Amino acid sequence: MIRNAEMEVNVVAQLEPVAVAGNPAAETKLGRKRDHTRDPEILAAALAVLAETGFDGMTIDMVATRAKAGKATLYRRWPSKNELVIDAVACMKQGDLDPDRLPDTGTLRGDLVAMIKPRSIEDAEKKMQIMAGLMSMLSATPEMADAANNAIVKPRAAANRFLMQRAVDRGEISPTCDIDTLCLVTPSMAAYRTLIERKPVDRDFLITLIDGVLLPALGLRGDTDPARRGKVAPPAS
Amino acid sequence: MIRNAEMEVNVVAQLEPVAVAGNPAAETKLGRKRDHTRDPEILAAALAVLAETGFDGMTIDMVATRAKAGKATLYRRWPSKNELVIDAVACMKQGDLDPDRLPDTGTLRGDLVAMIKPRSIEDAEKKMQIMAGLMSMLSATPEMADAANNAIVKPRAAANRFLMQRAVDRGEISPTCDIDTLCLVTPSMAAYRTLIERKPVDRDFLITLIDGVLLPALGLRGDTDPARRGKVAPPAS
DNA sequence: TCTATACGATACTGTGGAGTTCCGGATCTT
DNA sequence: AAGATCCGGAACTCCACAGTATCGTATAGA
Repeated sequence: MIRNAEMEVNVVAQLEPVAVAGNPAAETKLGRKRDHTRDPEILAAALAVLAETGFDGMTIDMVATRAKAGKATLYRRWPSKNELVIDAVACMKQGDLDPDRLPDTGTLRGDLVAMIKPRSIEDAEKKMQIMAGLMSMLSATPEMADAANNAIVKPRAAANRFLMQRAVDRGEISPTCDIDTLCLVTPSMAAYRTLIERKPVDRDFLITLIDGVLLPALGLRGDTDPARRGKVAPPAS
Repeated sequence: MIRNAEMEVNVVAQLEPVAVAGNPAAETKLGRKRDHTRDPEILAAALAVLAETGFDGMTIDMVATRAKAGKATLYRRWPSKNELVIDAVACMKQGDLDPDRLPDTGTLRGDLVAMIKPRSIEDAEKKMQIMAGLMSMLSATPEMADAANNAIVKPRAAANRFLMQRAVDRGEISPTCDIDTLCLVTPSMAAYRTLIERKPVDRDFLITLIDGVLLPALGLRGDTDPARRGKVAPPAS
C-alpha cells in the first residue's frame, strides 16, 4: 500500500562489516550483494500486518509470507522483531503533507476544509490502526514512541500549524492564539474517535471539529449554516 | 490501589450451578464456600498489572502473585484471562465523577479549574495506562472496547458535559455550542499527551486547554488572553 | 466429627512464536 | 569457471505462558 517506491530506508542495524584498518577481508565483499530494493516491500508488509493484528499478534512469519520473503532474509537485515517494527514505523513518512502542497485558499477555514480528502482520511485511518497496535509497547520502548510520534502525528500537526501560522501572518487570526496546542486538537480527537469510540472519522466529523472547536477557539465564527457546510473555497492562484 | 472496598463486582461467569428444577444436588452446596470478598482484590491486582505491562505482557501468575492468591483460584472464578480482564475493566468505575459531587463555583471556568486535583490527575493517568495496554485488542474484542470506553472515558466526558450544560442553563454560554464534541476535547488531548507525547498531564497543561481551547470555543474569553478578539454570538433567548 | 469444597502452592502439559540453522538454487566478483 | 554470498523455504531449538492437575491445608455445613 506504500506507493512511494523510493521511500527512504533507515535500517537501524546496517549489519555491514566495519572497515577495520589492516583487515583486508572487510574492504571488498565477495559474492551476491544484498538486494536492498526489497527493504521497502518488507517494511510495507510489516506495516500492513501491524495494522491488522497489532504488535503482539504479528509474527515474523506473517511478515515474511506477505513480503514473499524468507524469515532468514528478515533476520539478515534486522536483528529483532522490535527493530524491524521501529524501522517500519520510522520509514512510513508520506509526502502528502509537504508545506508546498498544502492548500492555499485565502481563508483558514477554506484551507482546513480543503485538507479533508477521501485519500487523506483513508491514510489517517490506517495510521491509526498502526498506532493502536503499537500502543501497548510505547511505554516500554521509548524509541518506538518517538518513531510513532514523528511518523504519524507530528506531520499532521505540523501541517495544521503551518496553515494557522499563515492565517496569523495575514492577520486573519490573533497572534496570541495558542497555535501549538490547537494544531493538536484534530489529530488527538480523531485518534480518540477511531481507537476508543470506534466511530468513523468522516467528513462530517472533521467539519464539526473545524466549525465547532478550532475556528471559535481561534476567534473566528464557525460556519453554522448547514447548507454551506462542506463547500470548498475556490482554489487560490 | 483501589480504595473502594465495596466495589461492585459483576463477574461475567458466575459459575454457580444452575438451580435446575428436579435436581436436588444443585440446591444445596456443601463444603467450604467461595470467599467472594477476595474478588475485588484480584481484580485490582489485574488492573495494576495491566497498567504496568499491558494485556499481552500480563500473565495470570503475575496477577495471582500480586493478589496473594493461587492461579487455580483465579481459574475457578473466571474461565479465561480474557474474561478476567474484561471484568476487571468493567468493575473499575469510580465515584469521583458523580454529578452530585462535581464542583459548583458559579462560573464554567471555575468549575473546570476546580476539577483539576492531584488525585484526579493521578487517577486519570493510571486509567490511561490501562487503556494503552488494552488498545491492541480493542479491535478484536468489542466487549473489551465497550468496557474500556464505559469505565474510563465516558464518565469524564459526562462530567464535562454536565458542567457545560449547567453553564448553558444559566445563560453563561450559548445553547448552540457543540457540547457533545467539546466535552471530549480534554480527555482526547490528555490521552494523546500521555500515550504518544509522553509528557505529563499537569495543571499547566489542563489550564492551557481550558483557556486556550475550551472557553474560546464556547464563546467565553480565556483568562490568559488579554485581547478581545472576534465575538461569538450572544446566547439566543 | 465427618464430608465436601475452597484455598495457596507447585508441578505439569500443550501450544505458539522468536530466533537459528541448513538446504538447493541464484547472482555477484574475480 | 570458481568461490563467496545472497535468496526463499523449511525444519529446528528454546522458552514463555495459558490452562490443568494434584498436593496438603483450611473452613463451611450436616
